[in-house]
Amino acid sequence: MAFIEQMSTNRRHKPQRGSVRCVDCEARRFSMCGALDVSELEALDKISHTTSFAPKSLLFDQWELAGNVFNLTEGMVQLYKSLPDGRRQIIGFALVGDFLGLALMDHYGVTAEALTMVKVCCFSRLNFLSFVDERPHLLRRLYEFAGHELNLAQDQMLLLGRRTAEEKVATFLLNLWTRYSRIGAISITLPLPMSRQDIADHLGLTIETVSRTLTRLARERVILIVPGGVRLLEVSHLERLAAR
Amino acid sequence: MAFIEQMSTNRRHKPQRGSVRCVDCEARRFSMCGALDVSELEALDKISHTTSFAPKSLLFDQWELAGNVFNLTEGMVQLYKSLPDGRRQIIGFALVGDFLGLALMDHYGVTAEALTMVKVCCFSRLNFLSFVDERPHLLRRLYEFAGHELNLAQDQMLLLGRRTAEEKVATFLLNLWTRYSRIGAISITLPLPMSRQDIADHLGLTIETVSRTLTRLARERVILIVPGGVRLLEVSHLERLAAR
DNA sequence: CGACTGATTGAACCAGCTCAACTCATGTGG
DNA sequence: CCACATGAGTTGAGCTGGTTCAATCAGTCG
Repeated sequence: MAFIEQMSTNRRHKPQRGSVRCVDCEARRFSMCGALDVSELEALDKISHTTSFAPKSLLFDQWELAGNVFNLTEGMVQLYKSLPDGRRQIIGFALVGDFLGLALMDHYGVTAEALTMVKVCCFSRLNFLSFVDERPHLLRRLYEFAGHELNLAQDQMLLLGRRTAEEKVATFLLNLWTRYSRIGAISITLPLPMSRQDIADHLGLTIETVSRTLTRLARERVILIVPGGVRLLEVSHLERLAAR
Repeated sequence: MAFIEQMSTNRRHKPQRGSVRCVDCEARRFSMCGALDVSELEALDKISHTTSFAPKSLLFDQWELAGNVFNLTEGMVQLYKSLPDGRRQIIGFALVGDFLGLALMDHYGVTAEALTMVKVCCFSRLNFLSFVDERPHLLRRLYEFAGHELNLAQDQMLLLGRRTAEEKVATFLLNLWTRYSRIGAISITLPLPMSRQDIADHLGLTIETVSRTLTRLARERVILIVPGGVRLLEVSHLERLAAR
């Protein structure tokens, strides 16, 4: 299962300036840069470079001044907010094509941590801002992305505030499955590169509740727990549990 | 307390096309239209009209096609998502200057319900879209607003997922207080035009827990419960409770 | 092999929920 | 003017879904 392998933990960290040209970039069709034409992509090349991050390394911290913005081209990143006492809420998991630093504000506001080996396209925020300011159609596209994110955030609020543990877990699995399939990573197995603790911090639960809920779903043959992920055996049953 | 009175429930509903000119609009300095110059405001006048909504009336429903977008110029509106079984999550409370329909997507995605008598500036979504497309600096401003909203949504996720009942209530009161003061509605009393149930549905709690928490805070002389709102007696104590 | 880390499982506990009674303010109509 | 209904808010008592604490299991790495 090459896909799982790619998703699995790999501790080596070799950040290095890369040379993938925007025109050849696979991630483009899922990304904000899909709005650009060939000449614009060449201009984008000039203000960007590719970098990679090892699993568990931080792309940026919530309190940092936002110096760079990133476009995720490979791997998975989790975004979270932390409270001073260590409690944490994972805002979301970023997949290929997702833009990190979308808000373009002076502070990041969230921490971005690589879950797998991650490749990104990196821009200085100021360069990117002036690039955008000269291209309203890109701004328009970014705005649409932001609107989409806002919707997802609101769905997550409904989930956190009003859904039961089982509904949370079922919804989480289905949402991730949908997102994978949108980026063409459809597979019999749903890779879960994040830990149980991460899932718990995303769903407003404890690690034990996540574990118990998953094993119950597995016992009822709705899912099958495999190393590095799960298989969705009964999607329609999951959808019923997710109450949507 | 004229302010409270304005906020209190008034059941009459007299929707009528108004004639307040954008140039004279009080809400402009808190709103997305603050980005526009005089000539643009005149153009905006041409594609907009003012309307009012009675308390408890809906500006729009989450499943509706987004035909209009609104700019709130007076009163308070609550935005929520509902589950088929009636469970509800209040995404936020919109104040003067807030833009409703920010995402500009085809469906609203949330329901907007007037809490007080509400006055809005109303645009057809398509007209507004083409107006925006000709004015990149307005798009830029909208994008910034969306980024800000996204941040607030993420804070709310942290609140819903990881904070205790007391922290939730304290945070809610402080946030609302801050927002009132930003729109110049600073007052000894914090008006709460929404019901306890609405607060509960915003914080992911039950009405009883909200009530108990408020009475406890009142018993400890941190707040004072008055008709139509509360007084914040010990802001610093509240801030400690909110853990920020 | 042992040490370590992440995940699972069990048992006791508790923050917040449910259910129910009661208060208080407002409205209605006889 | 009172009797009564209505609806929002409060309060109490008991319950429970999910947490906490602790033990165990299963890989993985050196």
